Amino acid sequence: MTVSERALAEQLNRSLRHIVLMLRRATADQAITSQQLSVLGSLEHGPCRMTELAAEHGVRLPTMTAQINRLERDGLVERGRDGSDARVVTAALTAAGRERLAAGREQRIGFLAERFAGLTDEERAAVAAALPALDKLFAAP
Amino acid sequence: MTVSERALAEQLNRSLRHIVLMLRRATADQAITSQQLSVLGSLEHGPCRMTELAAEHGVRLPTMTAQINRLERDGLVERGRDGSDARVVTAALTAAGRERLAAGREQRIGFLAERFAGLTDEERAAVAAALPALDKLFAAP
DNA sequence: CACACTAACTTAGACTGACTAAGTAATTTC
DNA sequence: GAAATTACTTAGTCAGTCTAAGTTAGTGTG
Repeated sequence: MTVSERALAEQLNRSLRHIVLMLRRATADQAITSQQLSVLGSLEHGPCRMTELAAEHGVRLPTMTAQINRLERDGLVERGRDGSDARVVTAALTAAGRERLAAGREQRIGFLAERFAGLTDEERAAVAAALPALDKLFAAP
Repeated sequence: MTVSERALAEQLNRSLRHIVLMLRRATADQAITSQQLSVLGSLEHGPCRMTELAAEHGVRLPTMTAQINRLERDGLVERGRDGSDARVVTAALTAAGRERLAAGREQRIGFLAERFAGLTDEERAAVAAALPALDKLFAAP
């Protein structure tokens, strides 16, 4: 039914506003922004080219250049070169970056886990049951 | 169990990244930013003071001043005065603002409804069943 | 091989959205 | 009526986003 899809979309839209608001509040006191944390996360399993990073985060290349500039300035990543193509620039985590990633992730997961602690078993089960559908709903085309 | 809260938090954290990414992509081509849309939404049922608006959107007063400045510049809201207290400034939708709000909301809801159309009945039911829990999870303290 | 084209980045400039600190004007309190 | 508080604005900073334009490196074609 189109009707129920629409009603569901309206409800989810309302919920999303609360989610965004709360996440903003939760990350306001972090040492790192959520974008930065997200980029560090992409580097967890090894260096990555600028183009790939930009695509992965849905931003243009100049945006990623600026982002990596800030992270490099703060000593969290290092730029490198790709041997096979001299145009390519890669970014890699430094030791400090790896630490910051772990700390930021811990804080974020901890925040969510704490909130989950305030839910009943049934509510947690409902969220767990909906996650695959949510992933599908927001999966890349 | 703390364990399952944590696992759930980790999964939700991953899902949230997709959600944020997709919403950014979905709103990139809008005539209005999602913050602006959100503020216009607060004015739907009548004028509102700056302080209230700021609190409702979880930002400081100067941020809301700047936001309302932009909306006023674009002809979407008008500043007004509150009779009972000469310090108070209110913001109200203009006709253009009301139109823009309707259009933006329609586009956003439409986008979500379209995505929901790609889900099975079971998946939609799972999302619907999880919404109350998600609202509780992200409700203001 | 040289020339044109494309690809990968960076730089420059502009804008939104967030903050703090400081200023102004009106109201409340003592 | 003077001091404190409240409601906003202004000024200045910064992250993060974009487009347009510049640079350097690889690709392909006559």
